Amino acid sequence: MNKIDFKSVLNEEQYNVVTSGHGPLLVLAAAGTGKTHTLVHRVAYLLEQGMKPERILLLTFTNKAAREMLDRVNLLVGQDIYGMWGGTFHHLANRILRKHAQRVGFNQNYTIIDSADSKTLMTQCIRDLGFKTKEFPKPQVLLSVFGLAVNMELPVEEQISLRFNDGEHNVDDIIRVYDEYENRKLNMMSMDFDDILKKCLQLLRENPDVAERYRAQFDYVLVDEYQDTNSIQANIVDLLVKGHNNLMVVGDDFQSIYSWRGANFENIMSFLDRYENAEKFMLETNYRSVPEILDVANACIGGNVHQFKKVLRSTRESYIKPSVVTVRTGDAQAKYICQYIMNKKHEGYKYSDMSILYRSHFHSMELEFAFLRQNIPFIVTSGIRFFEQAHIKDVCAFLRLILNPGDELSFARLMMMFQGVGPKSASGLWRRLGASFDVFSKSDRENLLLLLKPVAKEHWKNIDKIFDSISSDNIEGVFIVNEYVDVFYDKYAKDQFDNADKRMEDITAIAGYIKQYDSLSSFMNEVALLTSLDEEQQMGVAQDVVRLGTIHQAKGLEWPVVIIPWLAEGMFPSRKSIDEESLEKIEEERRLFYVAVTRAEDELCLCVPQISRAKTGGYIPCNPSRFVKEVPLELVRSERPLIF
DNA sequence: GTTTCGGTTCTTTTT
DNA sequence: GAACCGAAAC
Repeated sequence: MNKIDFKSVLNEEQYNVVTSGHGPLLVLAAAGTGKTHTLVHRVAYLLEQGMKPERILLLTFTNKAAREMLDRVNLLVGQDIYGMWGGTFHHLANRILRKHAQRVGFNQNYTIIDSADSKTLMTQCIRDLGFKTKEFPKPQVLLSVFGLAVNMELPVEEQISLRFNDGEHNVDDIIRVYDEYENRKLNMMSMDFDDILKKCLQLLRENPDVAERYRAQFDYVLVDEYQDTNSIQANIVDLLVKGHNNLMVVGDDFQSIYSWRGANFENIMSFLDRYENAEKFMLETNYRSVPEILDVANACIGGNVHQFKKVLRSTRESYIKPSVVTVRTGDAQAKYICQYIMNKKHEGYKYSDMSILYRSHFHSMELEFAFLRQNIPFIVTSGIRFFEQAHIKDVCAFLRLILNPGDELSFARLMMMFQGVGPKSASGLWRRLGASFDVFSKSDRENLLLLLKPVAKEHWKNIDKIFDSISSDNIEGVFIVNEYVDVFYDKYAKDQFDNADKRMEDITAIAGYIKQYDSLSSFMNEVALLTSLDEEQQMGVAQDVVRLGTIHQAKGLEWPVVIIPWLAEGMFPSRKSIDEESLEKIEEERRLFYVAVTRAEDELCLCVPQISRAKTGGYIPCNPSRFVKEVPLELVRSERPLIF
């Protein structure tokens, strides 16, 4: 194990955090102040003090953050830290639930349904209860209302009444849909993302022996991005550290941008009240951005009332002020950004030094076209995640059904790939098979063959043969995927997609991924919680491309040059947040703007279009974003390029 | 009665 | 680009 000279690699603020004693710690780490650096060294310090890796729990918000931190700890201590628990809340909850699912009315092999599945299921619930989709709230809307209630631990029925008691909707009908949705998940032995957290908390609350077991397992718990935890997550943490209270939470209330998902800002604001002898530390020395950028950040966040006062201090030399560029349209903006990027490239920046951060995915549209025309290499981190793409889901549905005979969604997905089978036939088949299809049951397989129409039957016959050569006690994932592709999916993909080759490569990658797990079920148990395959694997290591993505996705990242487009009222802040007229919504948008600004190291470019495309095709004028107007004029360079 | 296809509309943010 | 709707095709 390497001996680390903590004094020399940490500043005083950081050193105090890293070497502090046991008990609850609140670390308020402003943007760019070396939060990850500090966390990683704290873990290293604990290990150096003799703590066992498997007795440390590190909770993060994204898989990426977890991986990064574990890698860095590993590198730092030069010792095997295998056994350390590091991952997202959902991962922790899933890992605990897999062991004790019976205690909350599930069995070990429950399936996790992702947001796309949830939506499909919700649509089915609405239809099957006989409601016309047009007059009913959209599945997405219902899911977000239900999910919000669950994550905030509020009674769902009450929230439904509050939200939909507007004369336009029938509250009782919506409650019926909610009950139906819950029932179906239970029947299918499935949990959605919210259930994972909810059931885990329920498990720990109702089973003191289980809670005690995990309490005894961890000597120390660290939580990253604490400002984004919701009520359930905070409660899980509270239960896990009860007794020793060896807990370090790190966060920045300025960067709380997930309240729409139930994140409770108050968790961090009231931490000192909930944990009586907690110590508070502040990290305010910023190593990332030039002072001119921090001036804008400090000025913008000043507009928010509810906050721990923090001021970012730069360690860097003065450079240039951020620019505010007014352009006419979205297309003009795209052209300007192209030129801007090419200029920076000439100045010596790499493409990968630059990033475009926007409020919503659709803000990237004109930019993508312009970049293609100008041959600027770019990558869009789109809204659809790797595991939510159609071809991936097709293959996973097949694997899921093998492991969980009650998985109606997967069964339906599989059947509907056959010519002539739509939603009605799929659910009819399911019903006639007795709401279960076990691929290891000879009678189930024979029944299905009898029920299928000729065309579908021919397809299924080929797939059915796969099950002749496998047994339920030794399921070879890779073999099954390959067979499935050979006898059916390869051809299907070619008929279905114009980029079938690329998609089939993804499927090969999945097969490779499955190999890394010790069984197919251990892979499938986690697959819904994975955002992507290894990012490096996916797009090659460190390609020199401009990155486009949402601000939410950019959290924790940094680039020398950052461009923020669509700074117009209705775009950023979003139309929804304006229409709701709630101070909290707007404050969250402002924090989002703050997050975007603080991603920039050297240069920041704010783009303000004057007109946007209307729904009908014409143009409508739009006002400059209030966030730009709030920045004092003397802190920025205002440009109005004539040709745009 | 179902499925499929083509045209139209509208995009918040994620585990 | 995906979700929804209406109409054609099976």
